[in-house]
Amino acid sequence: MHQTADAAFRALADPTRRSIAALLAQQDLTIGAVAENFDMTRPAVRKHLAILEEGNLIRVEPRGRERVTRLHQPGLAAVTSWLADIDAFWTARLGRLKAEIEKGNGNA
Amino acid sequence: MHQTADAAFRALADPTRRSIAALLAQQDLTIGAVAENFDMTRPAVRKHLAILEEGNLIRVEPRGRERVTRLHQPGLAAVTSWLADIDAFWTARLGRLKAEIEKGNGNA
DNA sequence: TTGACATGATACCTATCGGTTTCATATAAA
DNA sequence: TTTATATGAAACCGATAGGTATCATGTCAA
Repeated sequence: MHQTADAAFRALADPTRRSIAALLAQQDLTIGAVAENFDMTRPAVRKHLAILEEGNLIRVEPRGRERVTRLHQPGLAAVTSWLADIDAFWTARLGRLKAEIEKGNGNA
Repeated sequence: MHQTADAAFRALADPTRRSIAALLAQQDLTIGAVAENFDMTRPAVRKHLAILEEGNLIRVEPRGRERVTRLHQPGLAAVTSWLADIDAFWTARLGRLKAEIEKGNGNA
C-alpha cells in the first residue's frame, strides 16, 4: 500500500523523535541546536534525526560546516493517509451495519 | 501532553500490527481468526494484539472460550490528535513567516 | 596556517522486540 | 464424563534499538 508509511511510523514510534518533530515544526534548527534540547549525547540525537529523515519527516541540509534540520511533509502525510484509510474502512463498515439493521439483522 | 499517544504510536510502529488494525476496521474477529491471516504462530499474533490493546487501538473481550477482538477508537484518536498538534504548530509558523515577509525580513 | 568548532563515523554495550516451542487451563461438544 | 478446541502463559532465542565513548574530517576564523 503506502511504501513510505513503514519508515514514517517507525520514526514516530519513539517519544524523543516525536519531540524532535514537534520542535522542528516550530523552527528549523542545526543538529547541535536540536541536541541541546535533550539529555543525551549528540551522536544519539543524530541517530534519531537520521531515522526521522528515513521516514521523510525531516530533511537535513548542509550549510557551511553546520547541518540545518527542517520538518518535511511527506512523512506526516503518509501517516495521515494511513489513518484516513482505516477511518474509511471503519465508516464503510458502520454504513453496512446500519443497512443490515434496517433490513432486520444486526451483523456487519 | 497526550499520555496515551506513546503506547498508540508504539503499537502502530509494526507493519503486522497496522495490518491487524486494518483487518479489524472491517470486521470483529476472534484471536484465532486474526492469526489465520498471518504467516506466524498464534502466540506471536496474540502478542501483537496485546500491544494494540495497550495502545487503546483494540479491545479484546471474552465470548465463551473465544476472545473477540475489535477496533477501538481512543488509540487512533490519540495519534490523530498528535498529528493535528504538529500541524497547528506548523501552520502557526507559516503565519508568522508570512507576517515577517510582509514586514520586509524573511525569518520565522 | 593554525586552531577551534560542527559534524561524521565506528565500535561497543544492554535492553527490548518479534518470533518460536512447549505446556497448562477453561469451555464446548460428543 | 470424556474429548476436542480456543486461548493463556512461560521460557527461550537472534536481531534490532537506543544509547555511549572515541576518533576522524571538513570548515570557519584569527
